[in-house]
Amino acid sequence: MAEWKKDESRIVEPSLWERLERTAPAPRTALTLERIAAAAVELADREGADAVTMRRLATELGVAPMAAYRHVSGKDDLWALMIDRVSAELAVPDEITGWREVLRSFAVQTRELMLRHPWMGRVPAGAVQLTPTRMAVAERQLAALVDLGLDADAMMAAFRAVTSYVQGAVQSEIALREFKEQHGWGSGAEARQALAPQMNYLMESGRYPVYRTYSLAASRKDDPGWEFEFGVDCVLDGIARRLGI
Amino acid sequence: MAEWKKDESRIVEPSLWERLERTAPAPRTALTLERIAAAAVELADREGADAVTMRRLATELGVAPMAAYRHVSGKDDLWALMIDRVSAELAVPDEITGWREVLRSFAVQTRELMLRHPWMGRVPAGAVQLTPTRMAVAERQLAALVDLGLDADAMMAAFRAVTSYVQGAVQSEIALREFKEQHGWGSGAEARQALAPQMNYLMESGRYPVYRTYSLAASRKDDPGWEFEFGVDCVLDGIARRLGI
DNA sequence: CATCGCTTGTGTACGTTGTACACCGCAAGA
DNA sequence: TCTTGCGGTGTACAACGTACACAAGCGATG
Repeated sequence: MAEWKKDESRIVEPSLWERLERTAPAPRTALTLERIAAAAVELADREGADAVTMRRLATELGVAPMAAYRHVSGKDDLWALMIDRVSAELAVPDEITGWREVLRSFAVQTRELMLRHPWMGRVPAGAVQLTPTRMAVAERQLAALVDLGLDADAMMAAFRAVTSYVQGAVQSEIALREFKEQHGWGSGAEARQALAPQMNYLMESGRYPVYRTYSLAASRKDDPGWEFEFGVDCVLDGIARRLGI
Repeated sequence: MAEWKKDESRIVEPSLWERLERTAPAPRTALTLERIAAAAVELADREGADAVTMRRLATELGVAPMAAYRHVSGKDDLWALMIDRVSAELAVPDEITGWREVLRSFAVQTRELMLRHPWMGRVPAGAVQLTPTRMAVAERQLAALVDLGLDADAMMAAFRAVTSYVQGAVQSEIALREFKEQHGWGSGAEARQALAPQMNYLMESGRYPVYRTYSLAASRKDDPGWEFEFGVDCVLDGIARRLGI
């Protein structure tokens, strides 16, 4: 059904990940995928996602703007490489084996990882999923779910429910944090007091009485960690109940 | 403590939202926030998030590239405007009042909304939160949670747990869908069979046996709706259990 | 040792983006 | 009638991603 393109297309060129694992192919080359990934991550950590530019990365590596393109097909590849690299920081000890503990531990660690590398919340979600390290993380979590008598659908659904929650929660936490920083607030009361004019206008319009009342009253609002873990535990509780595990 | 800037800064200019609600200020003007928002949304729906460009939007409006800047401070404002506009499509009937039904209904509708406007998954998460319509949506959901004897922290946490899950789940669903489309697959078996070479390399490497086995066995994989609702119900179950409601 | 070819880095160049800024016409208030 | 200022225009710039032709160095082959 699918039409074959030119014969050249038969020559499958090694994928990004295959190349990533090749033993250092040429000793004299200045650039490697490792070096590129490291520099990009370091740059993103230091100056934020927007600073990660092919040109900026090149100067960071002391190399011409187009040099990286020999190793990476474009910016999407670069993001994938960066995500894969920092994902290796996730380390749940092997002793932890219970499904709930494994999933919870990964959730908490993923949050810390993303807070440590806030640019992770900004990468275009497309190519993010299928990097080797991310798949290894998934593998570990799924492995904790076998032997519970679940069918494949339930297993995948449970795994993904947690993952989705974590992604959404941390992303919004990061967004909020950056929004605050960008407007020069510290944290907490000061922030809520000196809200942006737009927020003030809306809040004082009287249209959101409940929101207003309760967001002022919520005292744990300055402890995003608590809120995050509450959410994780909700998801885990729900999974346990629904799947009878 | 906070240092006052120039006196000019005292003159608070009306916020985007204040201006949005002003009755048509000048009858003969070609551009309004409404018209801009409508055109931008329509463009994004039709040609995707990347097509939404200040210049492109201008030609769509039959106007010079810089014209929109008289009404909108920049692209972030535009995104906020767009998000706010489509968020008005959410409509949960007033008859629904139980906290669980309200939250679930908003969750399901938000998914449908985002699938209908896939560009929503790509908007830089920053300015998204605090638009009037989004706050009204939050208000409605929080209102469903009062009178349950919860303290403010629990209420906000419950509300946000659901929101976070929805955001994460739908975002990844959209990303997956676009990834598939971009690679020319239809849905389902065909997709999994003709996976991208990178995926093949990784999957066949034998490093992810569980992932491989179960993702092949999962038969509901082509029904994202089921998976989504499973997750929502997990979160809701967990909230009910943890908060005793 | 000479030569070839492949890999890897370089230089230049193009089209597109967001947006700053100066300008100008026109409706409304004096 | 004159002035004011709002709203649309036109030009301009710096930065972006990346295509493409080229060059320098190495390994294999003669």
